[in-house]
Amino acid sequence: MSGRTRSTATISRVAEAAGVSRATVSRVMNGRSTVAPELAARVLAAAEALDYAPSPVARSLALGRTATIALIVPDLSNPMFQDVLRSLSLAAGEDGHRLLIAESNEHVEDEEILAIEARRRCDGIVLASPRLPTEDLRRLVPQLAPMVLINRKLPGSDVPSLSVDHGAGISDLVSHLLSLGHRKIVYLAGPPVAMSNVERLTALRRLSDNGRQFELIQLACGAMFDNGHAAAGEVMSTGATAVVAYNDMVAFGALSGLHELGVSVPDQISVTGFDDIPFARFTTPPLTTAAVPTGTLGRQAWEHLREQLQGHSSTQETDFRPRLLVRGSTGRTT
Amino acid sequence: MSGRTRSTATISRVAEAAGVSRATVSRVMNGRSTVAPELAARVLAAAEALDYAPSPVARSLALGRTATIALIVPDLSNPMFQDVLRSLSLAAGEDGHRLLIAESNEHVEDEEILAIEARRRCDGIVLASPRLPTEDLRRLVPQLAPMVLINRKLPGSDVPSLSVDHGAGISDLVSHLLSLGHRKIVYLAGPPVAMSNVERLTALRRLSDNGRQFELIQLACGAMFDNGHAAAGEVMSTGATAVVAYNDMVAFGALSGLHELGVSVPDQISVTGFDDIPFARFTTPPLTTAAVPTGTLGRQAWEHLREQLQGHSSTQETDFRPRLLVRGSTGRTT
DNA sequence: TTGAAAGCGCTAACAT
DNA sequence: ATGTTAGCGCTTTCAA
Repeated sequence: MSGRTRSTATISRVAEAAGVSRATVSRVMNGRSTVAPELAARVLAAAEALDYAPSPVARSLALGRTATIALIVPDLSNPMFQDVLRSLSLAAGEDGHRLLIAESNEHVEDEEILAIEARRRCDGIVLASPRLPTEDLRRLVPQLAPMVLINRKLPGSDVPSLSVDHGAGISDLVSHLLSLGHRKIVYLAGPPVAMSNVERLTALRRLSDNGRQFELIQLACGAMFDNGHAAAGEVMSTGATAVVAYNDMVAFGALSGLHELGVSVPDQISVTGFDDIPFARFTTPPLTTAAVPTGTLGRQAWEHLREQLQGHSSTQETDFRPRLLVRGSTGRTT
Repeated sequence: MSGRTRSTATISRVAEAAGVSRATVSRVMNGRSTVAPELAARVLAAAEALDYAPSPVARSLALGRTATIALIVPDLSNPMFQDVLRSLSLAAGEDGHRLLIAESNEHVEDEEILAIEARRRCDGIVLASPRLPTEDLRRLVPQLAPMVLINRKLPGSDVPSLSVDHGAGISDLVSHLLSLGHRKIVYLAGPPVAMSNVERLTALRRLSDNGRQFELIQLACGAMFDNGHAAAGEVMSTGATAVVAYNDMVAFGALSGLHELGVSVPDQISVTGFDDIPFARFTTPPLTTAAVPTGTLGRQAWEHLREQLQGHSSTQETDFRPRLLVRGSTGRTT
């Protein structure tokens, strides 16, 4: 109620105060084996009095583990990663592990050092590093393991990876559009180098089946709001009745641009996104999209990592199918 | 080019390989004092060959510092904190420090333990804990310092704090609205317990000056999109020509609700937000708001923390004035 | 300039 | 059941 202790107590002080050995204090603090109740009580009392708590750093050194994991991401401002971060932090936290975050800030060249450095401070890492060349990654595995990959695979390795099934998401979106009668669809393409763009485009091409299922028009666009916004005019000039945007941001931009052109969505044209970022439900009209299960990604990432930390080798490649969310931005073609 | 080293090398191995003492290796690795060039070269070569890098954990124990700081936030899904997180991580990273994140998930009762626990793993913390009672916080300072507070002050303590000048933000918003001719303004209030809401409301009351400057109507609302959305009807029934929303999310909701009612913004009514979260520029119409300088908050938080880590006591209370961002959601009253 | 030795705070055999 | 001892891997006096 009054004592204000400074300069943290050590296990030795507590041992001394309780008149026991440090080993006994350690045992008590860890709820280990059997310590005579009387001694345990003395130790606890001393610890309490001295406001003692074991030093995590010293424990880490002695135990060879830190109860910390790291998340490595290219860009924290990406809503996708924010959600993964959150769920990962929560899941790991429930099992008593802390989360270190390392952002490469899109500097691929630093990513390697960053990952290695981060890994040395903790017990394992979750790596979301879409740009790192596969070969480099493969070479790094021994230094980085235990680890789990997010949004990319490493064939032939025994690193668990959690990915999004872009093709399935696109397929659901397209089925939905087809069921509404759309037969001429424009794809607002993302960055050509982005894996997710390639996979989404590939799926679209396959589904279009050379125009036999629907006519596919590809428009170079980008990944941001402004790209979608700028594309609105071009979209309309194609005469398409529906637009599949690379992601939600682009879809927002398109929605906004179309609105400015006086085009009514979904009456005159339907729009779909991809990701289901937090604001997708709040646009006007609310965005029909394929929801990437970021929460699941984060949680499972921790579970796979935990398996490995416990010595079980948890190799596995998982593809998560996005969930089709039909909202107001899609409607029957007229 | 070939050797694949497992089970990380230690300083002893390197010393042995180089035929020197561990002390010398340590000196070389830290670029310390003067080591004979020849020896240094031998050490470096051995380190390289063994793929050696000093253990951060062991260094932390020996040095008494971890080169890590922690950010403690109630809710990572809050866009405000995301941006602080990002800028803090970047700033600290540039000075070679890592960031540990700890989310209390809005459980105030756990916040205290969480903070203490986090603090023990690192050199200092940035605490964004609006709900923690002042008295508890005051009691915690000795255990948590060095620390810096975000979004709250601790009068009488020597803890630096970085806050938002809500009053100034509201003042700018109101001046803007007054200049557009608005004289009847409704405030869509946030959670009554939220400090930010109290301060914003207080500023509004003061500026209204009992209706002499403008008529102020307060509507209980909330902090979320849906709250704003639900309030649209009531807003219109007040006959006000402008609405000041508690924050951007509420403003979005209001925008959406008004749109559904067929009310045109800003022609029939003006709407302002607060925060300038990333999507504020993307609404239809783009939201006029008071931008909270989250990037600055994060950066300065690190700078204050760094000062303390270097031994300089950096007491200071800073209030950041939000920046008025005039966009499309406000216009002249008709 | 370099090395020997002590210590950071803890845990874990091994004895007793 | 408890204490003794030897580390975990590094840094840093202190001597030489």
